[in-house]
Amino acid sequence: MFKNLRHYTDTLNYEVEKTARVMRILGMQLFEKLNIELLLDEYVALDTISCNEGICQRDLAKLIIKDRANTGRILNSLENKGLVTRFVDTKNNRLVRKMAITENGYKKLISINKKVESYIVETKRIVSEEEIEALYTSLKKVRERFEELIDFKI
Amino acid sequence: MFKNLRHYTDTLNYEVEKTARVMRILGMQLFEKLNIELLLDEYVALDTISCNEGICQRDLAKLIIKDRANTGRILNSLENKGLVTRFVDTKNNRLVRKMAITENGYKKLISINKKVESYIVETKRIVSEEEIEALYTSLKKVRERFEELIDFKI
DNA sequence: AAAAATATGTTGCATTTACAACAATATTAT
DNA sequence: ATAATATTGTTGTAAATGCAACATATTTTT
Repeated sequence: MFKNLRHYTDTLNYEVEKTARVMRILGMQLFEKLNIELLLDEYVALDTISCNEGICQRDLAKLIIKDRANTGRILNSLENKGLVTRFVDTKNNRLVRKMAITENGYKKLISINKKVESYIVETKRIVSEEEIEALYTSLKKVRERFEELIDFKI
Repeated sequence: MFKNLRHYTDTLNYEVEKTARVMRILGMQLFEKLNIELLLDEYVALDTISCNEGICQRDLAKLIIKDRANTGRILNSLENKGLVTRFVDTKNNRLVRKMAITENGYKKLISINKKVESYIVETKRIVSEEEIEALYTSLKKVRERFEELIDFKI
């Protein structure tokens, strides 16, 4: 009847959501198992700041796929833990709050990476690096084209 | 330093999460634009019930990637709207609540599908059917292997 | 020059979501 | 046979998330 429509559970949409959930659970279970003191989202923010020194909050929000409010909250937590510093600066002549990773933040990041690395190597026995790489590339290509269709109001 | 580690924003994990978010926003924007009276998740449940007549709640939960509690709540809503009926039955000698789509539910599903179809056709101009198909297949394969590593306590 | 629109971050609230505890029943183990 | 464990669904609660409103400052439009 609807030859262009599949049932939802047979769509790419569904497969992407399910994969996202599986991967998130994998990540959280790993963090618990390794007794890592940061939340997964805090780690993601910290890592992203570490390779985007002097980024402002809004740009960070876009990168870590959170809204501005929650990004601010994650940063409060990281700042309270002394892993990140925030300072006022300008961007396009506007006042913004920029941030940078602290010495302790960097140490923490390295310590977590060290703990995690062997497990990442492990997963390559489950799915080959080439397979992951190919999937990453084509998924990104498709995502970027779909992204043009929406307005990402962050 | 960590040759097996990328920054999070360069990982498959990140790409999957971002794609999931983009697709979810696309879906919700479509539902709003077309003035569809159901929530996206309610539609997903209704569609899934329609091709799994007599499914029990827990199995539905697994399919629509929600926990049992929220699946129950979605079903309450669908039942209140007269789109789904629930009845007690047995499965492996245990009492379970099974469900089926009603006449009105089926009409609603067809009406939504009719509204949505032309937009689905539209997206095939953005990304070809073959590309979607290939991505779907390899994503599913990878997801299934990762899924074996977690315990999906639903 | 005044008004409107835009960019940025924060606060508060409402919705969503996950998770644990519970109740009822059935299966399995001792 | 009794106890322990497992399955299923509901309820309650805490956490996460998103969204709208606000404050401030700057740019653009009229």
